[in-house]
Amino acid sequence: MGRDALGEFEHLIMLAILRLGPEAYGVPIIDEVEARTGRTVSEAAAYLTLRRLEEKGWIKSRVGEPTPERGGRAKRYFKLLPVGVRRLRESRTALVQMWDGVAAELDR
Amino acid sequence: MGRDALGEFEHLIMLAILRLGPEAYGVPIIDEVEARTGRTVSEAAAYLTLRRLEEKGWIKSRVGEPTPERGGRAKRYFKLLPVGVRRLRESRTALVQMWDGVAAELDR
DNA sequence: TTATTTACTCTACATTGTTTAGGATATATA
DNA sequence: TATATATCCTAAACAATGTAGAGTAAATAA
Repeated sequence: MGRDALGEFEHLIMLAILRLGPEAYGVPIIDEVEARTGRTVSEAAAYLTLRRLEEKGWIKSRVGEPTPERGGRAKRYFKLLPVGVRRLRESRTALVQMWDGVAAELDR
Repeated sequence: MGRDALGEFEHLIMLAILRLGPEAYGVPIIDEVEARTGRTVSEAAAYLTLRRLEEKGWIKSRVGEPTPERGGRAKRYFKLLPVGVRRLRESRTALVQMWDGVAAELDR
């Protein structure tokens, strides 16, 4: 694949990070994608994708403090980097251009 | 990958078929994706994806008559099957749901 | 019969997506 | 302080999708 391909799942994960803002860590990211798309998201798939996105330099993570709850390993928070935002926008633009004019037909 | 995953490139190819209607064969499909998305599409990538989509039962092809032009091997025409249209719509819905409310933010 | 044009195929490999299982780090409670 | 339990993350193997380079097939032109 090209050096800057963005798969559908990567796309969804990045959008979840964008939506969640400062509360973007593993579990809510998974919940957000599941809630909005209706598809099941396995933990491993999500965390693996998050690591790959970081290796590509599109997102960045930091480890937070453990919270005083019943259980609780420290959370890893994610945020989009400018390059990631740009890539996401490009991908969206491509799809919007292709959908232009046929979206209505698709819904019949 | 899941039994019914739809990659980004597959998504674009299916939309090109939808857009082109009865004139949907290899070369115009490639041209359409290139013209609307700005990305370069290699012939091999397109034809391979078309064959895979047909194996999955989302599109169907038939070989046409050779046209009286300078060169001219017969064209292979493609069209979406109902299952393919459904899958395309599902994929679009998932993305629209995730974009809802953040598309504007993405454009700043 | 050879060259040229249009259309499509083969093979190999890189990247992305999924699954199954398990590990790490914290608090609760006896 | 040992054991249970909750939350969050990792490892490894494999399947599906995406890309590139070279090549084949079938037609017309000269």
